Amino acid sequence: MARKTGSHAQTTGPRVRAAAQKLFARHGFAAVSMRQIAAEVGVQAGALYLYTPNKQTLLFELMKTHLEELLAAWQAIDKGETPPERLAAFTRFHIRFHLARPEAVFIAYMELRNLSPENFAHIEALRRRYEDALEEILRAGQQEGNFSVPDTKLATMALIAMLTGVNTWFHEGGRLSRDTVEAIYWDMVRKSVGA
Amino acid sequence: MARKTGSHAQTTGPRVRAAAQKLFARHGFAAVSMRQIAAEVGVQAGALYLYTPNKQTLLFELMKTHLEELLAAWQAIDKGETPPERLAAFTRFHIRFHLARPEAVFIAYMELRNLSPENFAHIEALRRRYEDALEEILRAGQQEGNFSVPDTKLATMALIAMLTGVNTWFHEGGRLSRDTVEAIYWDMVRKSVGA
DNA sequence: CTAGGAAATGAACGATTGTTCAGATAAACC
DNA sequence: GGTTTATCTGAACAATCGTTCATTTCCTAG
Repeated sequence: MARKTGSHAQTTGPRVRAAAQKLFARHGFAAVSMRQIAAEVGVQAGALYLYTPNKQTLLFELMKTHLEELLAAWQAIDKGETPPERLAAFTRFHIRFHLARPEAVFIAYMELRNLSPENFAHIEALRRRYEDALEEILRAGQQEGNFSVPDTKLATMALIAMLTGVNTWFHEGGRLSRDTVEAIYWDMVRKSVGA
Repeated sequence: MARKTGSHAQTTGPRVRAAAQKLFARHGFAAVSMRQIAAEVGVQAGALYLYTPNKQTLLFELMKTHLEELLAAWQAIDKGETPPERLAAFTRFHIRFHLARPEAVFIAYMELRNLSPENFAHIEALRRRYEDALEEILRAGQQEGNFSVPDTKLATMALIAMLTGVNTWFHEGGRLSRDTVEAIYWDMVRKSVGA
């Protein structure tokens, strides 16, 4: 059974995932040992294997959870009607969601090559579903005459790269507020697709 | 002295760097051992230390060379006169240069956290000089009324992220030619800054 | 042909890796 | 109170890590 816990304590399972996420994001999957994760949790290395069958699965579960939460959050959002409204919603949602989870985002982009082939295929399929959500907006806007986008797939990749890039430089409390950043990015996105 | 070589052979030094670049890009710095690099070169691990003092320096030299070549290539280019011309030149240059060196680009973006603090500072300074080249163009265009860019630093980061993203999806011989890709990206860049 | 010297080997080093497991610990249930 | 059961320790495992160095190999210069 789980150890009796006070109101602030977590059970060990979530604490293992949190420690792994922190350390993988900071130093990289291959550079972090199971003993370092265990030390972060406050436990011996052997205890980790009560919560994950191996190190690889620990990485995979972090990525899978992140992308499933991303897709679920996007599906839950109020998206608006017209393609320009939907593109604005996507832009602001993407920035907000990614800025709130810098560690998970970092891992999901940087550690793909450390996944086994089957795990990689699973993660790539999830990411593809998210890209398709944006591409569908661009295609609709192109057909309805809102946008001028010669190649929707290229534009999808270009916009996602631009938006995800916020994570590399933005820091809360800096020169620009998050709302300002969202507004300026939306302005660039809007203009770049000719809306 | 260097071993006698046929016309196709390289001396071992460049072969070590090439092998390290290939393997670091494919599997990540921390996941590649000196013995794997040596095997790729066709040599025993101890021989690598005739060409690099340690593994960390091998990574640093790869990144440093890449960024110095990037800066030198940009300075050598014909840049045009007006800010829009210079921005077009930057866009096409960036895409072309980065698509030609996918491994070096990948390493320069993914392995920053594996650099020692001093090496990290050196690499970041080089990268900063490149970003400044773009920001200077945006600032000039803003002042001369060519562009509409509320924050040049934000726009710099957004555009570089967008352009570097080409490397994640573009493959020679695919649906779109490199020239077509350059043209579409330039169109998006131009519109996004209001030119 | 010999001497010199660079290039490479191959073994060795201490440390660390992911993972396993018998045994200790302690909370929960009857 | 005694038993069960989930949790964790701590030692052990074979393998691999970055790096060093005495020795060997082999090209080149004289």
